[in-house]
Amino acid sequence: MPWGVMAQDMVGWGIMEEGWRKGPWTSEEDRLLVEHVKLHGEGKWNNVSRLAGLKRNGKSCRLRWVNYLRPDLKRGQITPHEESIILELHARWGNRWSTIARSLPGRTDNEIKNYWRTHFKKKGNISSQNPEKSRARFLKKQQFQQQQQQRHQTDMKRMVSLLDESDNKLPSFTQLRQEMVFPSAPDEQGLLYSLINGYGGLPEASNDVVIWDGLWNLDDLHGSITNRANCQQSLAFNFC
DNA sequence: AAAGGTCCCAACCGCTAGTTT
DNA sequence: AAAACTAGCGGTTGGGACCTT
Repeated sequence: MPWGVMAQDMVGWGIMEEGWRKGPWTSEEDRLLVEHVKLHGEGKWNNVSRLAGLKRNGKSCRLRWVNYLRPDLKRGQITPHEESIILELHARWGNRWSTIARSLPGRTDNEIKNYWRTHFKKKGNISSQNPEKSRARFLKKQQFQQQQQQRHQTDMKRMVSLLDESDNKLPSFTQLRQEMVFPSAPDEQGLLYSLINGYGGLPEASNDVVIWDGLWNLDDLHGSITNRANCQQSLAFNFC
């Protein structure tokens, strides 16, 4: 879609500053960014505007990718077990959100930071103050997040099909992306990833048990995945 | 019913460290 | 060696949705 047409779509809320757009991303922008990363990989974010035709600065593109579009993101609520991990790691490292995030696969530093601020920053934990209220909120949130997750999957599905229609040049990356978004039958690697990301359709409690009772040696895992981009390109389920 | 408060999340900003030229 | 560029981090803000009074 030509920029002019795209810009028309954004009339009313898009803010242009020194030629850069700000504010919420549109699905079209998302598509362009995903396509760009598919073709060029992560990095060189300042080139995105030029190469992908996005009126976003590099920082904005990177952030959008890292926090929202990356295929390996886990969505949905923070599980109690993740919460305890966050508490533990925060006690150890303080506000080093990215460090904490590295120990929670599929979670972003931004997500953890937001979660912490919402739930723990204030004196006392809200959820311990009024269990009834807290539960109602939790259920509502869960419902909301399920909708969000469905919407995200639908969006990604659409993007995947759009991208795949346009070329079949990078089958391995395409397969990877599809597998990440829609984990397939529980073959060894797919199941592993499904378990990690909670997309496998297992009940949440099971996820927790499987994932955390064996509490993976996350440092080792992290150490082995030193370059996510390379990882993706080489069909990462071998864990590089 | 509506006004004000709270929660939550996405996105931006400023700064710094690392890398390249 | 130093300037310019790039990527990443943590703090902060804006705004929609929901809740309470």
